[in-house]
Amino acid sequence: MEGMALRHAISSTLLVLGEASGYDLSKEFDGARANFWVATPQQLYRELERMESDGVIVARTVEQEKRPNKRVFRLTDAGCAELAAFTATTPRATAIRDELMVQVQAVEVGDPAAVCDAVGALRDAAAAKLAYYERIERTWLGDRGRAELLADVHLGGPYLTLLRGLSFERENVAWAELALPVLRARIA
Amino acid sequence: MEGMALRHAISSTLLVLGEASGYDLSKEFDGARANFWVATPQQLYRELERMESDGVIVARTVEQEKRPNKRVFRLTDAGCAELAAFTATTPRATAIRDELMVQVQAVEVGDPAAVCDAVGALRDAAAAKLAYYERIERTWLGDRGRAELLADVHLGGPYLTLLRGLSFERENVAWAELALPVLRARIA
DNA sequence: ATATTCATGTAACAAGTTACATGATTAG
DNA sequence: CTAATCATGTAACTTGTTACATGAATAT
Repeated sequence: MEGMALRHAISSTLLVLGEASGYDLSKEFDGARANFWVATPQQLYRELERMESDGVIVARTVEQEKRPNKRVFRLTDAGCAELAAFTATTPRATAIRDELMVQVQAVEVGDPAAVCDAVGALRDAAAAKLAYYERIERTWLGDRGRAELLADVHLGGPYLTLLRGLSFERENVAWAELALPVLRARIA
Repeated sequence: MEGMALRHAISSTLLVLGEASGYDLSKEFDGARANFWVATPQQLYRELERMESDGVIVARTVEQEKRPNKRVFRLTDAGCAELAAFTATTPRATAIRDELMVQVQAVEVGDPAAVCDAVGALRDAAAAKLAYYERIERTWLGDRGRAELLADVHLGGPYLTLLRGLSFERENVAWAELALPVLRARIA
């Protein structure tokens, strides 16, 4: 039962969404949207096959007229039990691998203008994600307060992860705003 | 020249440290210390071999009396040029994969007490890293101000990455403090 | 006594990336 | 008319993880 992390990430997403196609999931796990897990469509289709043959998810084919047919998946009871068991295991520490920071660290011998551009791109991407998360938050909150949403049986957990995404992206924007003038001063 | 990210991460570390052994680097890239890149000793020894045979680093054997001999590496001019060229490329977006968040998302069907323990462990690990980064910051700052250190030709870049690590770990601690009471309330 | 630190590796395996392939529909 | 979206895959390749192996010196 070791090292099936992508699987559990898919399960936890299906738990919240109820049903989703491979394509839907590839959007959820895309870098531009994903809050705590990214995966390529290829990884997802491969894993979904395995999960289906292991009986942790089941597929239902949705016939569409103007769009290609799609297979939507949902968690089975066995899949839900597997996910529940996973919450009781010790999670692996997150492995950070940030190419932009490698560039910032090496800016002394490198190209400050290019690093500036990359930091600007990070700021823009982070700001866009932030706006996206804030829209979700407003939808979930409705007219409730933060404490009430956190206490909600279904959305409390997802809201905690959303709050993490929110503060992470805010931090990204703030760091980029700090770094940009420092790096600009290095452009010869 | 695609996908040699670990290599550039090693190069940028050697740029700051000057010289380091595989063992030294395995400490720098360990999850408990690493600011923006983690790698196992096995990855490092494998990559260091390749880097040496490609001439981007050179080794020097340091004979020790009470300790096993070690081979310390430093960047060559070719290695420095390669690193400089890397700073001008578009960095890949960081891939987030956080098992703890998967557990938090699934807490509704899972084990809230176990998830609480895991969040507590995150808080402790983040607090320890924060203290470690703050020690480094004090050392680098000396009696200078933040702006002066950022303007330092050699340490300005590394200080920017350190500041990012600092705010990231502060954010981790703050999120954990917010999440803990919410999750505790779920323990039946 | 026992565990941790120092110091370096090999081998097998699991996970993630990139390139390619198909083909209709709709938005600009 | 061109690009993006919807929708799913195969194949080859590169990275990253885990288990194992060695062996002396300190710290508890």
